[in-house]
Amino acid sequence: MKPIRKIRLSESIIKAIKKMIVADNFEPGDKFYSENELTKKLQVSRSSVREAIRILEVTGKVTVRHGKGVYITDTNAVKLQPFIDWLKTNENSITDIFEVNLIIEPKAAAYAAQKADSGDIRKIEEICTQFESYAKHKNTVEMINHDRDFHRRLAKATKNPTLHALVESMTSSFPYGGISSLHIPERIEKTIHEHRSIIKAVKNRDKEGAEQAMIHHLENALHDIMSHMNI
Amino acid sequence: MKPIRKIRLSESIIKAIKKMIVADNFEPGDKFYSENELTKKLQVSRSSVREAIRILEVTGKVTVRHGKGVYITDTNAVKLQPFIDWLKTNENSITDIFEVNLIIEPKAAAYAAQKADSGDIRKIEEICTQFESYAKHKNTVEMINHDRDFHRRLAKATKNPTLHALVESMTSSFPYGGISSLHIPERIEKTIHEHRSIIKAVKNRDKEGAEQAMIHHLENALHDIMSHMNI
DNA sequence: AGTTTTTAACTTGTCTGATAAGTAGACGTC
DNA sequence: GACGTCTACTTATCAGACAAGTTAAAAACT
Repeated sequence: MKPIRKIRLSESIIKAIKKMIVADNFEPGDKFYSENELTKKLQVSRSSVREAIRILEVTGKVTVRHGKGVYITDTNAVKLQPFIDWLKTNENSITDIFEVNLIIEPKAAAYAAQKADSGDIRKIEEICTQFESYAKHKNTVEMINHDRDFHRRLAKATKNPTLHALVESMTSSFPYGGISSLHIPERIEKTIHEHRSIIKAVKNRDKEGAEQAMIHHLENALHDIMSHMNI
Repeated sequence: MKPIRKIRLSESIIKAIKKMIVADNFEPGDKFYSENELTKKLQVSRSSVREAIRILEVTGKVTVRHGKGVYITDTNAVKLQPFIDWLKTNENSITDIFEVNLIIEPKAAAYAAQKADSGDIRKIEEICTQFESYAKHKNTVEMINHDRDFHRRLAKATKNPTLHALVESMTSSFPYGGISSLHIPERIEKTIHEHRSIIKAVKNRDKEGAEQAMIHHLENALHDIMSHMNI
């Protein structure tokens, strides 16, 4: 017997709120309905409304300001606050993940420098170019996608399917797409430069150079994230 | 003027809960304190506790089951599940797997040399002793089990759950027993010696020594498997 | 005795209504 | 105009209740 998925009230409220945002035409930055208004509109208790709003806040959909109200998060501009919030609740695991990445990816880069064929290199350079284009247009979502693709494609170039699968899995490990050092403005230019250094070393078949460039890249990213957290 | 960051109670509770998980030694899968227990322990209202738990649930730290309780989630298992699935459903070449192991395990040994506590070392030495006992009685099945445990327990001693989960999945997902070098008679004595070298380096907090000993161990195993196959 | 049913004691989920605390605008005073 | 006070709104937190899911011991039955 397939158990029916009994959903929590707050989950239904989340859906209802998301629909409201679209239906009632709320734009990023707008002040949303207050908790009391939502209580009346949806005929549920304030506790449940608060629970839903709290989740929407953590997932970056809304921002709550004490005494002022609930605001629709400015999606285009800085989604930085939810990123920082996420980091704060996952402070230890992010260092763990980086530690593991710092084990795997530099070696993957070194292998890629030995095994990559012209097709791999062309594809990775293409990803870099696209990344830079999205950086110009401040398209954070696509930048994150292409950053991930860069690391994945590099791993694929090692010609070791197990290693490739591992990097695929690690790069998709974050709970949701909004988590990336690329929300930190000053990281974007650095990322472009560091990616270019890595691909350059791979092109030159410089094993040690690729490994070092990747170590540099990851350590810089972690450092910038950490120093950015101490706001 | 730097505005003081006034934190929400739920944020403090989140921190307190995460400390509790570590301090009170909760493992993934364990049942955590109930909401009422947390209310008493932290002297805050149940609403605030619930808010904190809801956030921890969204960020993947715990899972909540209606009527049952709050459970610590194995976030790393979730992260690596795609990798594990891939390992299970694909035929991987021995050399590919060894290549990946050769990336991960030496570094794991190095971290273990830095982070292992006396309990870890005692447990690993125990595993070595049992391995040697089974070697005497030519019990290959148990030898393979204890060899695997050796590598897993060493990874756990790194105190990095992601790294531990990774080694767990590597040692369990591919047909470990079938391709184990321990089917080769002359490998048994070598394995005993190499394991002892690794644990000795860990005990001496010799980071580089542990790393080199592990590289030596894995390369020897692969070499013996390969030469044994070419008969 | 062995099995089934009931009960009781836990758990999380939701509701209600209160108070504290932050914010912003209205209003009067100087 | 500048400055405080008041007030009405907001979110933050609290306390206590009942509903609903779970589990295991107690009770009832065979």
